[in-house]
Amino acid sequence: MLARSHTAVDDRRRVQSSDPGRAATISVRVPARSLLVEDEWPRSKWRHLEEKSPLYSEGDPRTHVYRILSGAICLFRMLEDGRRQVIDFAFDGDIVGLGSGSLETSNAQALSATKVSCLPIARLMTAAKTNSRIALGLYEALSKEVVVAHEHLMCIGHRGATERVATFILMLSRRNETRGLAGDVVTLPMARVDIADFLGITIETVSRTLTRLKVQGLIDIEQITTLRLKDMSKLIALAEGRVRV
Amino acid sequence: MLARSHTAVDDRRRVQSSDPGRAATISVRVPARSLLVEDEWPRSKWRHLEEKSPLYSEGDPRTHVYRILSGAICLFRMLEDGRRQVIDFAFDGDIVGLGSGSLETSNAQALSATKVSCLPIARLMTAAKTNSRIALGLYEALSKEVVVAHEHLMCIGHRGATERVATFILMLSRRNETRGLAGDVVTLPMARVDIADFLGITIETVSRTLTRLKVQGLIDIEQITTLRLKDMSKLIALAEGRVRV
DNA sequence: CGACTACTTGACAAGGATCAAAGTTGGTGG
DNA sequence: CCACCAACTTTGATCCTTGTCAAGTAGTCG
Repeated sequence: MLARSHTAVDDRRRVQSSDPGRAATISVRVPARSLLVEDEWPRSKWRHLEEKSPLYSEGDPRTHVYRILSGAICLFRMLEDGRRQVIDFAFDGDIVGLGSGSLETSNAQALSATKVSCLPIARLMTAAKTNSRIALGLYEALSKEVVVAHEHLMCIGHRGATERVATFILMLSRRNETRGLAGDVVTLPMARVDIADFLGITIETVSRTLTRLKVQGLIDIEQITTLRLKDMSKLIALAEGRVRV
Repeated sequence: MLARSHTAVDDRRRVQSSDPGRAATISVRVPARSLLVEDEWPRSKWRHLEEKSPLYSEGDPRTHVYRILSGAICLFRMLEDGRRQVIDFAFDGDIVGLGSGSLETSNAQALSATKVSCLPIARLMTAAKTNSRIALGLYEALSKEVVVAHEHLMCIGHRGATERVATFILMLSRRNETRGLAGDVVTLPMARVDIADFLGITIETVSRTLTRLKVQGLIDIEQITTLRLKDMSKLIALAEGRVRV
């Protein structure tokens, strides 16, 4: 694959990005704790979800915004023919359900037992109308979602399977570090099918690629849901397309 | 390609989408005229761009939000190795440059001679702070960008080249209809390389696919930049993955 | 009119999808 | 506690789409 890009862009305008320690294309959904409506959450109600049960579905009336307290959520959309695109994974501290239409535009489903705090949209909007700081907090939170979506786009748009998987692993690693956890041990709360549908490849390719990364010594697969990253700089090089496997 | 999706989603939760006239996955950037800061724009300055000249680049300080008055803009990001992902195309009436960080996260470049109206971020933020309707307008505008990004993701994540091209053509057609233009004639203000980098395929594949669609009688290529859509329902079926070519 | 750029077409190869089967894991009940 | 079953994951073999390389065509601008 690895599309050589017939790029017409003026070279003077090319983005400088040769700092090798920095994977410029990887960014993570940052917990929006501090930004968003901090005085509203305490009053809100909790909801418990079992594994695989939906938080909301495409087309549902948009009633609440949710903050994940524990567990993990898979956000996805279905294509007409049953294929599925996973849009994002959300973990504790993350906000899901933002958006302005009256209907949900995606599906949210628990990956494991999950607890969420529910804030009614109506209350949020009332607050936003009187307090522009809240409204701008919403703007800021969505702005981050746009950036995340664009980086996801780059990941699956012009990258081969190995790059995609490496990028995915590093994304989770970054997410851990953002939360003060170790960056070199990554747990995968999602099934291979979720990873596959996130990256736009098949489960077989996900599996084979992880095996290959293990054989090459870049990672260890300690359990089926636990990876140890052994060669971070090579993984980054892989994700950036600087080397092949 | 056409990844058969090993989907674990509960069938009861599957989105109903068999209305064949509706291409559920295609949505267009809606001009935000009415929503966004209508009283601020009149005071703002204009800027004229030549073909291929940049409006802003990744990493630039985020100084303005722009409304396109005429012409077209290509929004893209570069990967470390020089590959390029086109994020979106923006036409007259569209707003570009929204986002909350202090630096631009993408590049914006004119596809042809383009005139934009420039609104300083500082002024916009001042207005948003005192007027929550403006702040919520910003939120709403970004919310639409998120939806567009997600649909772009679905397009390139799980679709073969033909589906991608068909989806792209239909997207432009919809955009025309939204603006009150004919939906069956689509002009392509961008080069093949821009389409390719938008869809995550090569220019050769774009070219071959357009030729194939022509040969099959789905479109006419009247000029290199002008397509006539001859069989809309088949194009929609193609885009949705219901048929092959 | 020639040089340049953009686009198209062809031949070939490679990466990933598909189909098939074997191996793991986790839960249930005897 | 272990045997069994279902769901998930890994591995293997093969085929197909699309990327790559290369050549040729068509517009465009000086």
